[in-house]
Amino acid sequence: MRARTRRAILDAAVATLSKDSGASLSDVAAAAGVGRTTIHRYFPERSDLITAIGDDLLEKIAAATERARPGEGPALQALDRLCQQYFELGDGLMLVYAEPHLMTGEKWEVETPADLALIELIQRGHTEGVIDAQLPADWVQQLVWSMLYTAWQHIRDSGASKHESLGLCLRSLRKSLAT
Amino acid sequence: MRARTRRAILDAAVATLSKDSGASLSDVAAAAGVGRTTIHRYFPERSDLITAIGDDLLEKIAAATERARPGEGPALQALDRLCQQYFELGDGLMLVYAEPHLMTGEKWEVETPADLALIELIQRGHTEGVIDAQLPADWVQQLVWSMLYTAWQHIRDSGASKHESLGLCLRSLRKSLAT
DNA sequence: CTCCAGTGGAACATATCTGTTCCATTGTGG
DNA sequence: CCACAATGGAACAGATATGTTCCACTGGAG
Repeated sequence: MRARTRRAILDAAVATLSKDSGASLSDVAAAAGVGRTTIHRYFPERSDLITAIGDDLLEKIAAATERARPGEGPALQALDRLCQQYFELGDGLMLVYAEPHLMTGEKWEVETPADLALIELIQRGHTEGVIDAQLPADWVQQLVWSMLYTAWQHIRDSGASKHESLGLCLRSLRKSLAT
Repeated sequence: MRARTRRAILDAAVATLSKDSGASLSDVAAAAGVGRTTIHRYFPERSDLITAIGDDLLEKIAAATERARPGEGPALQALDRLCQQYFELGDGLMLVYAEPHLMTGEKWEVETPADLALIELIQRGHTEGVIDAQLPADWVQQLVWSMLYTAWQHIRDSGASKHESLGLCLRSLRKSLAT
């Protein structure tokens, strides 16, 4: 099935490129369990594959944001939900964070809806008085992504469980932001 | 002078590769203001250059660690000093953190003296009761590097000043670790 | 001034990756 | 069984990066 093969290629590409952004298409093909020519059938040029990965990740991030319902309930609990959803992005999270130069489409230049939702949530935390007013929203935004990235890195390096690592991430983040 | 050219190449390579780990030797040469053949005179193969960068950074990290005197005074103040010293590594910090796959010499496999000093300092913070006992030392170690990386990223993205960015970094880190 | 270490650049061979074409194989629905 | 869409792989051409050789130039030490 076309859609099935396409998904396998995209997933394998994210997994492969998140570990080595310079990996060749042969590497991606091997990881996906398909021939290299098949990749070219779905994505004529390398840049087409990169663009498709970016679009795919944007969709996943948007879906994760929606699932977290960032506008509902207390700001800190909403932020927890958002982090949990983003954490599940796994390799995609690593790729977006560690190789931002790959994500250079026009859609990435402007602030995405997900960016805006996070910024808005942080500002809500500020006005509710539950997020340290001395930490600017853009710093907090970077801190959130950085902590999530660190959580995954901790799993890779220390072999910690997902649950354990996310727990440390959320605990550290909450304390950072506390008033 | 030989040593002078060598330094220019190493510094330019760190600056260039920290922005794009796949940059060509021509890019590095241009950044260093030397010809490409000159690079090959000092470092016959690309891998020789990478290795030299790694060795150079290990030395710089060791020197920074020594300057911070991590064994002296209260643990939290020592950690502050260490962060300030590591922060000054600049591009080298970005490279080590964001492209660890480039640093694959035998010297990087084992725990470096700097790693041990940081772990020891964190454990001292634990026994002194000034670092949250629920945060394992290896997590705190990754958190420290992650925060420093985030601080530099914040400078690149938001155009913040070094002083301002380091301030946010230290404030966030101290609060994370507080008991 | 003269020598020469250090350098830059042209030119070349080689390796790797990319992108394309062509053909054989597979397996699935009719 | 047959038709056909999907795939894998061989083979090829082009682009780019790497590594080498050679030669001309320059500026400082003697």
